[in-house]
Amino acid sequence: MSPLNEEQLQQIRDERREQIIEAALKVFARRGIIGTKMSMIATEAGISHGLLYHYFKSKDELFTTLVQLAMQESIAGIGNVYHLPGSPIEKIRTLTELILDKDGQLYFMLIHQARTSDEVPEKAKQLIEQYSIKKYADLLEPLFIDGQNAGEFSAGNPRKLISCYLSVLSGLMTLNIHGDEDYQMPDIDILLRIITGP
Amino acid sequence: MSPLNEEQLQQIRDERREQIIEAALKVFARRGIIGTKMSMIATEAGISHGLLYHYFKSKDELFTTLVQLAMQESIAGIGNVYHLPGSPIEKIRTLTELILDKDGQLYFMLIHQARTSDEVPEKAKQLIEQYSIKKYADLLEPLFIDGQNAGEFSAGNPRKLISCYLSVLSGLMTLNIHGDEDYQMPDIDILLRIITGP
Amino acid sequence: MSPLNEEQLQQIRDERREQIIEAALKVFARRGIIGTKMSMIATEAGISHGLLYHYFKSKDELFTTLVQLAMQESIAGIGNVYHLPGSPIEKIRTLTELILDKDGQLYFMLIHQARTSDEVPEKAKQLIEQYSIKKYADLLEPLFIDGQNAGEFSAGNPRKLISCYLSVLSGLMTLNIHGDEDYQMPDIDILLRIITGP
Amino acid sequence: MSPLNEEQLQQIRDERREQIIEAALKVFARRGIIGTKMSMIATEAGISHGLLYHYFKSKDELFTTLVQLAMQESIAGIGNVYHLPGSPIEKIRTLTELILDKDGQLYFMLIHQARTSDEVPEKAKQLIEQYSIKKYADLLEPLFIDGQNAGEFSAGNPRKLISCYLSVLSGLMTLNIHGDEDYQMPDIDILLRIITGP
DNA sequence: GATGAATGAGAGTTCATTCAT
DNA sequence: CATGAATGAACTCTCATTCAT
Repeated sequence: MSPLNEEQLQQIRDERREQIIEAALKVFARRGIIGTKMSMIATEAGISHGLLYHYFKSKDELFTTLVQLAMQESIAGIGNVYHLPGSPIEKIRTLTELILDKDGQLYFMLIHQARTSDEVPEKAKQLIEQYSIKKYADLLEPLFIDGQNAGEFSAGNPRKLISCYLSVLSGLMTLNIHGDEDYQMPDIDILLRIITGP
Repeated sequence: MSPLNEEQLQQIRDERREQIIEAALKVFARRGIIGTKMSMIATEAGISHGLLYHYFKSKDELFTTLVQLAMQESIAGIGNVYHLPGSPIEKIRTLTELILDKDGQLYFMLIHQARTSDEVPEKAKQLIEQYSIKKYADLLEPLFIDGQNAGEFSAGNPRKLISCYLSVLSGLMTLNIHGDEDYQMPDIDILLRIITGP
Repeated sequence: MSPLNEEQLQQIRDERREQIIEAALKVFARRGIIGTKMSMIATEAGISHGLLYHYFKSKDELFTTLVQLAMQESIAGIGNVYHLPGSPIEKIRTLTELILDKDGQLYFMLIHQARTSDEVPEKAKQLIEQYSIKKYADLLEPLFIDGQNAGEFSAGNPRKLISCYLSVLSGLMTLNIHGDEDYQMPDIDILLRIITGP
Repeated sequence: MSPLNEEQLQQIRDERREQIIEAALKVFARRGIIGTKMSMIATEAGISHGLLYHYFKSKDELFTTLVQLAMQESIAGIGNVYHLPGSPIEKIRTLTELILDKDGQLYFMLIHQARTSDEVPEKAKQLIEQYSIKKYADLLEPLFIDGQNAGEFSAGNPRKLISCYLSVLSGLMTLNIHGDEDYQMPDIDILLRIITGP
């Protein structure tokens, strides 16, 4: 009877799921959990709102799933810095560009939303606590020490330097949210002075 | 005729209004306009939700009133930099501390909420456009030029420098919103490298 | 201690009560029970809304009191037809003019509101049922019979004639409510054809 | 793709819409705009109150839609007089019967509510002003002139005659609203004396 | 007696979620 | 699997009523 075999169905399911995740990421990252209506996600994904519930039990589950993905992806994104070309400061420069890239890092924005909103599902909160900023700092520490040793980065406690860098970056990402023309993204070179120091 | 004279009544009204504004500022700044329920403000102010509507016609009006106040206060706060003691860099240092101060600058956060949310009342939008970042930059420009002339600030286009400084500051303020322990406020001295340069 | 003796207080009370009743009648008659807010009555009476509750336990009680008065007054008003000068048709003509008079018969309008609204307090409903249209008809019957005997009124069942006359009058009063310019009050002479007949 | 085809869906939507309009008409006509709660309409239509908002954006929109329909229908109803059989007076007699028919003319009552309430949406007010009583009078004028020429209607200014007829009719319709047993609908023949004259 | 600040039940409206088809 | 009609909890706002002064 059925014209589609199990394999094909699975493929459709995977595609739909991917489609929804992509759409939800876009909307949640920009508008936060309360500001996002399920119908917005459905529209963005080009499907009916009813179908969302075949793939995700609830708005909260969808959001939590995204947070989970975002944690993984952001860590992978930061970890990737070691595969970028050039000296430590050049690596950081490229990483910073990627993160602040306009269309770029929705995942970072989502994490920010999850971190700064109160209506976040309990499970997402826990995830964020587990994979905290500390993870990013751990990842970046070797690079920063390299940079200091190479004399490219300013001396002093590297954790402090990293923390400052990450906080500034996180802050800037949230401003990015609406492509607000008022706030213009600062010159990366000026920004990197935080790291290179005086 | 009246059992409470006009003066006493006016005093009660002023107190209540102040109480509501304070409570609303706290909640709006933290949770944004959609995330804030009128009942939260009422609870925070220790009054019934009904009473809110004796003092403000609607949630939108209350929010807009706060934005107006915030614009005035934030501009006054920044303008105040010239009355701070010390050299240009010392003035900026103190200003930065004040702005990033934990309990401090709810008004700046509110403006951020107003700027980045989609559901902001039309009038509040206009207010924000009028008193844009440009106002802040205009206010700070003389100080930055002084600083550059004194050799304390890095050379180059002062507007660019200011823009970078303000963007970083704005970003950090939003992180401040939840007193997130994860993000720790960066050392001001490290931060100021943006301005002092290499 | 008290500068006012019991008698004076009683006088104030009576005056206030009268003032409220007059104001409430005006507003209720025009806007119905739901359309009328207690604050409207207070404003119309030139007092605070709180004071209303010193004189009437509730909106319902106030409305019911008015209905009671209105029943008495309207019956008195109709009964008064016999003291008007002229032949039966002249009496009826004057009565009709009085009832349809613009500022005139608020009581009739109130009764109409009470009769046609659903939110009327139980007690007011009972009052209206007791003092029904039948009372008016009973009052008018002798006059109509006189008129018929005098050849001024059309022949036939006088109750039917009265009922028709009262229904038309009641209907016109409701149109009167808003002084709607669209509906203009018909010529009384044309109207009286109902009674005088062909 | 779709589990219900577009045609079936459209049919459901049309039915629901019709169902809601019918229910709303019944309730609004009887209780006016303030006296009507959306939940009453929902109950009358046998649906949840939430569903009302799938079909009409707001109470005001629903009311305005009904007023629009009512204007059209009432004008059509009156215009139809020319297709009724018989002489002018026979036509008017039948028209009057139809309008005063018990279940009949909710639309006329709705217009009355719209005309006499203060809380009517702006757009509905404009509609009513546009299609005022004057429209009805314009429609009826030729018939009345015919009737006068045929000697069936009383002489005199036909507009005055029509205005009187319409005012009386409108008034009677509002009494009809509650099927009040007290007010019994008058004999049409007695009523028509207004037109036929003495 | 008189005032108006204060309360809270209830109405209009939105939107996450369910479910028949 | 896919759709969108349908539901109801929760939110904003109004207004009758209470009560300290």
